[in-house]
Amino acid sequence: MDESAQSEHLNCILSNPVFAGLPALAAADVLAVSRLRSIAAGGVLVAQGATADRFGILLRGRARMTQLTSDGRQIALRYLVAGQEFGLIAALPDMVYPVTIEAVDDCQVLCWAGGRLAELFLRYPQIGLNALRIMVIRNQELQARYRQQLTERVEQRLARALLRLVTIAGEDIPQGRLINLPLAREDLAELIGATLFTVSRTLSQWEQSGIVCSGRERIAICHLDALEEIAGEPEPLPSECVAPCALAELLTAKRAALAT
Amino acid sequence: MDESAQSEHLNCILSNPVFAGLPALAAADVLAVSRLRSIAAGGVLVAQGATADRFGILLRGRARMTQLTSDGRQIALRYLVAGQEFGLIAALPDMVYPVTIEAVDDCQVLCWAGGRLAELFLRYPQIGLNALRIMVIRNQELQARYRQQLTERVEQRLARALLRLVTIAGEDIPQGRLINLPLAREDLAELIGATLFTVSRTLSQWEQSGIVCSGRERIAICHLDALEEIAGEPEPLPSECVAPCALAELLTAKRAALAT
DNA sequence: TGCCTTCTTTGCGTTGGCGCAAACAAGAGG
DNA sequence: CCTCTTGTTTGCGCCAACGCAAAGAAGGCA
Repeated sequence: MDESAQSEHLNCILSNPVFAGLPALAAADVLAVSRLRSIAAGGVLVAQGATADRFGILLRGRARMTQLTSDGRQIALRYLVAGQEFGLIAALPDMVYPVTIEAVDDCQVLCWAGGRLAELFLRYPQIGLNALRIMVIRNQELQARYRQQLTERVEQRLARALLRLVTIAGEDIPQGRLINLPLAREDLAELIGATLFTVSRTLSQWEQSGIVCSGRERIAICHLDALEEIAGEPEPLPSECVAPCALAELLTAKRAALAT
Repeated sequence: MDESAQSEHLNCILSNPVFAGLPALAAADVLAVSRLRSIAAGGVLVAQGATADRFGILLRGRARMTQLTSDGRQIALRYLVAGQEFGLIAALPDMVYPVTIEAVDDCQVLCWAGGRLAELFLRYPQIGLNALRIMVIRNQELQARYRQQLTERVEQRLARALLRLVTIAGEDIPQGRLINLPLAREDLAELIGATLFTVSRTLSQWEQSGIVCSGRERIAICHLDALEEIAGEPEPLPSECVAPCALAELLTAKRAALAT
């Protein structure tokens, strides 16, 4: 890979919460044991049930994290966008991926063999702490979702799901903010634990009230505040893992070091 | 604290997955910065919303982990029994407990200040890896619960909850296995996201079929296999974090070292 | 012993959301 | 341009689970 690409990757590494706050030497070290992979739209990044052997950061593209029930039903956990990591579990020996991650777009992934990641953990304890932070935050998010699932009804959950999606894949259009993802009614249903019929009905209703504006596999939010109203309690967490220390200088220093 | 108590605590430390696989010197080091606390039944071990400053291992007693909704409803996440840890989040700066943990019994807790835990992480990277493993496994459990909440109905979820409880607090009695916890119908309802009425009805039905045998705040399982039948797919995870390496010799070695 | 609180059961009406079927719309691909 | 596939809408019947109320048990405590 050429220098500019490498610097871009370094950028990604340093700005990802897993590797945040690393000393100058470490980042290049980390990059050295990484591999670049491309996955075509529809391909799988990790497969539920397979031994967890790869950790990765999504450089380009979007991906969908799903889980299959033993009786064949599928649920969707969340969508991944560029910059997010996956497969931290690979740092641990003898684990199996509990989820499947599929590429929605063509994706590009920077990835590490699980064993290599474990080595990095031992060499740079900060990474371990970062990883812990990430898992803790993911856990909090999941707990919140779980709680909502227990206490809220479909309307609220759908509103919340749309709000979440718009923050990760929102894009301005004249009518409001478009969720820039191929989102069928069924996809939403799998995300909130409902049927595609109920989702369709709810959306139709919202469309009549002018809250959303939807087409085939395409949804735009016209009145965010109306949705927030329906959702009630705002999501407590910023949903993004904030790096504990400023990265800007580290990053430019690294680029310079690598350029020489 | 006297020597036998100390050795007992060391036992607990070493057998807890957080500190598993520690080199000989480390365990005493870890123990040195710990503090012993007692909490009376009904007291709180950690409070939702408070700054996360303490990590702990439950030495004696049982505790209940709950979460409060903004609109006042409560859900129960799980029960903690002796030997389990809580508050790993305290290792990270500027965090807030997302849950409340209340003592069901009189409890005894070995605890560490959050900052101290973070130091231990940096000094002994193995601890960080262990913590990560724990969080990963908790996350998997929670994902499974979430999935079940999305796809299964009350009967199945209740069956599963009872099975889970019986593994952590089961006790043999003539009729079968008693869940040794003060469990009101409402507690179960909060655990599975249902109303106490529905829970009561379901249990009555099961009682008539001879599957369970319940009293006031007291439930015993007569036919485990019948419940497993209802639950369907068995819990995929052993639910307990298995320590990566054998501890027996480490433990006795440690005891000896401390006794001298 | 008897009161009082707390927990449990059960009946009844209501309803949110499911499940299916059939019609309709919108792209994809030749 | 037409056809075919895939996604969406809507109507209708149904049922699991809720919500409330009221009565019945079981302990706790004086």
